[in-house]
Amino acid sequence: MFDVAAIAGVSHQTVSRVVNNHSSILPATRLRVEEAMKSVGYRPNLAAQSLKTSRSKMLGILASDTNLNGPASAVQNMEKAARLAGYFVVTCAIDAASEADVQRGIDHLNRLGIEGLLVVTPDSKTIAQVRRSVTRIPVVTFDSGEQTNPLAVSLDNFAGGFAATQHLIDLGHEQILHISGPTSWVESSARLQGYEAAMLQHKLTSRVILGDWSMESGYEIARARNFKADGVTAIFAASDHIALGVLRACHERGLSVPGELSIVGFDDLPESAFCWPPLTTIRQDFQAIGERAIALMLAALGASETSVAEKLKPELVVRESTSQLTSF
Amino acid sequence: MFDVAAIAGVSHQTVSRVVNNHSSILPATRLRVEEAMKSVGYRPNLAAQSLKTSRSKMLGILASDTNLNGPASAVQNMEKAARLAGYFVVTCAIDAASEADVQRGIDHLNRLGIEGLLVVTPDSKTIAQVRRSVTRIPVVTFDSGEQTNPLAVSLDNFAGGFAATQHLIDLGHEQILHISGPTSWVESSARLQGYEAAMLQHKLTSRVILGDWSMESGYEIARARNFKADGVTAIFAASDHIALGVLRACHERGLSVPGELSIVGFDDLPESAFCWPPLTTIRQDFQAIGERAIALMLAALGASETSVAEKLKPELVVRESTSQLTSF
DNA sequence: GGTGGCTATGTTAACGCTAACATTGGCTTA
DNA sequence: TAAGCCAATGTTAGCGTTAACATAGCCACC
Repeated sequence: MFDVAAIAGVSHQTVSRVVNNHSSILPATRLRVEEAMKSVGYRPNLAAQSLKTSRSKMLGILASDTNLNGPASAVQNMEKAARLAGYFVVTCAIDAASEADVQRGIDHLNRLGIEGLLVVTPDSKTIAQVRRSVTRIPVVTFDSGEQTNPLAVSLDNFAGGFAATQHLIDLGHEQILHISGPTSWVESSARLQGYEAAMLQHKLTSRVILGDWSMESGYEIARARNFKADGVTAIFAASDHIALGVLRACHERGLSVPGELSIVGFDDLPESAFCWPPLTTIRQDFQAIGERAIALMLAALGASETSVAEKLKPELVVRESTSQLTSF
Repeated sequence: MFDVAAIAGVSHQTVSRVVNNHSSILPATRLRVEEAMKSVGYRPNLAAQSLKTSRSKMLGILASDTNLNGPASAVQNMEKAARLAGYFVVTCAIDAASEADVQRGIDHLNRLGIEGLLVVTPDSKTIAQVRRSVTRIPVVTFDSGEQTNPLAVSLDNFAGGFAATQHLIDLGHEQILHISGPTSWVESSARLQGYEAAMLQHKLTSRVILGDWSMESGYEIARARNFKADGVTAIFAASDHIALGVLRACHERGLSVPGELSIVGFDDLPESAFCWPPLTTIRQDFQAIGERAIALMLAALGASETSVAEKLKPELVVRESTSQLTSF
């Protein structure tokens, strides 16, 4: 920095002012300084800036299940959006099931002096834990239920569950089974509530089995049950993975999809369009989700205007795993 | 820090020595200092440490396709391994196809003062570009061909391609088609070479179609061709995604898998075990890959012993999409 | 024409930490 | 017993930056 100052024939403070876009710099001076910076390849030292301003320009992401498509996409898009705003993102993978692991992650990120924390996990216990133990800095989470916290990206999983169920009802199905996710996940209960609301509206009886998001779980449930005997003609699975597991069990038993059983998933995994039959599902816009999360964070940091917080609506994608109920 | 020193009745430098595990500290003093630290919740300021030592304790990851299972798993495991070694990881998602985007990513990470860079992309052009423009710090990449760089994690894609092909040959197949990935990817050409070597060893003729990793590509290729008419009885796809696309096309055309066509993929996506029929594939150990990458990095940074660099062997996972050739 | 105020820049002192050197005191050794 | 040494701790300075204050020069206005 002093080198740059010497070359440009100014004081180091003037260089600093140019770097930070101060207003009271003569255009000619600014130009001279900028050229000097270029000529020596000057880059401001972030550590020194952090030390002096006590603003690290870093955001932490605490994320579980980052190898899955959903979280991975969300994180990726957050990082891009943050970078655009001049922030750095440090991701920390955690096992949401382990409270100790979550705490270790928080400690790790705290050591860095992050200015804000984004929590990418749908596990409501983890979210509560983080909100309890991180109070010094803004925390942005995801929320599928009622908007309880202004710093939560609202995903309308209720609407998604409703739309999926409505789609099946529109096709004439009445015996619709819902395979839900684990109860501690906010996504899970919102989707379930959407399902129940749609069923209730049409005076149909809800039938729910508890799953755990995984393909294994869908597979095991579908193997253990005889949908035909039960009269079930359609399934709304809380995740594409569950649906894929069900689909495999159907193949094994020779149950025709959608002929004898219609299936709707949730997530729109890339693979869901290419399984057989291609899966009708609910798509979430992860780019919008990531951008929204960062926008909320920037607003909380005072770096930008507060944005409106309408819920992000997922979208029904109709493929071939669902069809009109024919066999009355 | 001065607060801690005052409480413990020592100088700040002694506190610093305790933090950095210096040898010449009396156990009693160390204990007193540690208690003082605990009592005020002292955390060393990373920015100040970085500034003074000019070591940021940060590693950068430049990664493409981070929403896919493979890269996402690798990154996740790298992060965990790095954290264990006391390093922070800043991930930066890039579009490997765009040279400008890659450069922007490098610049972004450079501003942070990272001590080392890990490149998670299989695109050889990108790897070359990064190696060219980052010379100040160690760069760890992935390498599937001959080990040209000691700072590359070697994945034996050749062995994987060979094993996949050998498996089909063992089942009696002779007309084996390989659908490859794009040529600029190192993975792609190594898998292809493995295939060709196995074919050559059994005096069989190689038949290769160029794909692009995606499900779409596998689907389109399988739709455009008539495998039965061509006499093709088995396909080795360079990725599970390609295989999934082929599988869907087979379902559409009523081509029985594995009855009329055996299919082997590569990657062992979580979904591959649950498609129908479950896909025979080649599995890579992403945890080992991530740990290996960090081990190499730490060795390069002088933070640990240099580790041996044997290639990581992928593993054949036999499922139901392949079977003995029956119809002679 | 002097006073006031503004604009553009310079000077100084920290931010929290650690390397290098300085100091202290107890112990060995001739 | 004095010289020397080592082990444990203290003191000082500076890493690169920015906030706060200081200065210098210019213009306007009564």
